[in-house]
Amino acid sequence: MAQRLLGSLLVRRIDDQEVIVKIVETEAYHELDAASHTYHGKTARNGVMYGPPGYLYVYFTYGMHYCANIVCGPAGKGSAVLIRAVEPIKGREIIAMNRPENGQGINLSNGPAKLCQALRIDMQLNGHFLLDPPLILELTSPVAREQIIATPRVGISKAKDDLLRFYIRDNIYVSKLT
DNA sequence: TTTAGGATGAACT
DNA sequence: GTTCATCCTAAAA
Repeated sequence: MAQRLLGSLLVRRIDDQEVIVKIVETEAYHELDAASHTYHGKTARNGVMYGPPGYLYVYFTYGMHYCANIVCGPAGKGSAVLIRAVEPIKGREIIAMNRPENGQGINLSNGPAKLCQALRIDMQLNGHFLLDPPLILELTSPVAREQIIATPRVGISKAKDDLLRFYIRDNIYVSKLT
């Protein structure tokens, strides 16, 4: 699913305006994965990951950042896909307003916490169902396999070698080229 | 161009 | 007390 979600769209309603972004980078986290929040079992924080797919899992980290995941596995499984970078498609001005100090170019949304700030995603949207407004996931046709690059994940200290990060080749909004 | 450190709070040992 | 699915700035190379 992490690969399948590449190229798909997130449609966000902010102040009665429509903002659309394309997912260009993802990471997969599963239950038997030492780097996953669910590795040590279910807690209050990661509960959404154990629910049915199609819901948003948001967590707060480093004392100041939010990151957003899409729950993908079946209910009870504790797996999700982290959205690491998106490309603005529509409503770039709204996104720039949400990132006042750093509102230029690729810096608008080329990182997991940056895109949350850009789309105003915080704990209020934790557990949100992604077929409902104000945040909707629109699956597009899959990106061709040759256009998908697989690499180790970013910023983790466990399960370092697993190739569970995926991004769209040549897209400038990818957080870190490798 | 690359690296180092600070911000800041929740979860975990 | 330590770690953490990060970001930003400033300093060093």
